[in-house]
Amino acid sequence: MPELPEVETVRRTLENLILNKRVTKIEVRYPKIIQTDVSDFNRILGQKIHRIDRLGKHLIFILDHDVLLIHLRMEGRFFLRDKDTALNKHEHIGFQLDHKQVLIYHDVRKFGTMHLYSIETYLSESPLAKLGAEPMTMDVNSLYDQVSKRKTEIKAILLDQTVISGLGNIYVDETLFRAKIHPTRLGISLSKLEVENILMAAREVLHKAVLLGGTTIRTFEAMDGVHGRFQNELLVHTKVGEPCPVCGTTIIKMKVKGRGTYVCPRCQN
DNA sequence: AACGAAACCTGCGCGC
DNA sequence: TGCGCGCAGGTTTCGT
Repeated sequence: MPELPEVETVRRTLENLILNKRVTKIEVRYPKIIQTDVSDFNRILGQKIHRIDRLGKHLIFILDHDVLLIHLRMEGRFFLRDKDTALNKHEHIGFQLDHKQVLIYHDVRKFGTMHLYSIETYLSESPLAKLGAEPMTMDVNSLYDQVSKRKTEIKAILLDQTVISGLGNIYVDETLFRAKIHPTRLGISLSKLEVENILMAAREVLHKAVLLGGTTIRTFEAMDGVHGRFQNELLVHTKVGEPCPVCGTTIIKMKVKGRGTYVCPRCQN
């Protein structure tokens, strides 16, 4: 599902629901989600959830001594239910909280991941160690330095989480449309001003999307019943065959590095 | 070093 | 109705 705005929506929702609760039981039905030894994973038992952070698309549960890192990938979702309700199909992990409720991890495609690290080391371990800055804190010069030395298409560069974190397929399309840059332009071909326009557009898009609770496309909900409203603000993504909101030219869909990509062939060049 | 394709999974919609 | 194919908001791994 999720790019930065959707993960932020999940984070805020969870923050209101499970903060300061203690994990009293864990049920793991599909262990491959867990990248840590399952025996180590049981260290979570008895620990309290003190804080829920987010970096890029990663959810970060701060516990007493450890940190649980969760990546929802394409379709990971959470549900909160009363305990003693059995896990259904596609529900792979259950965290019982305070002997009362269960936080359920639901993931049809089973792509999601969880890592457990000590609170001292998690920032320098695998998923977070190489993560790039988010658009809101990214420095223009730093982004230009990285982009201008790459001979790959700009869309692929913006999807590279080690360069800049939080953007995915939807928001990259929306960002490049607003910056009037074609997704197949090579990084090395972009001027400083163009990179600056891209960064400003990314900030604007993400800011607005966070305010609206993210984008709901297909089946994604932040949590059970929590829908985003940014899909009403999409200008190009999913708009194939429709007129460009700026110039009226028909929006086309193409493949860029294997990803479905929506572009106005007139505005973006 | 850097890039692209394949792999990880399942379900859905489409054309035949 | 059934089958096969392509597609899906992400990332890692493998081969070139």
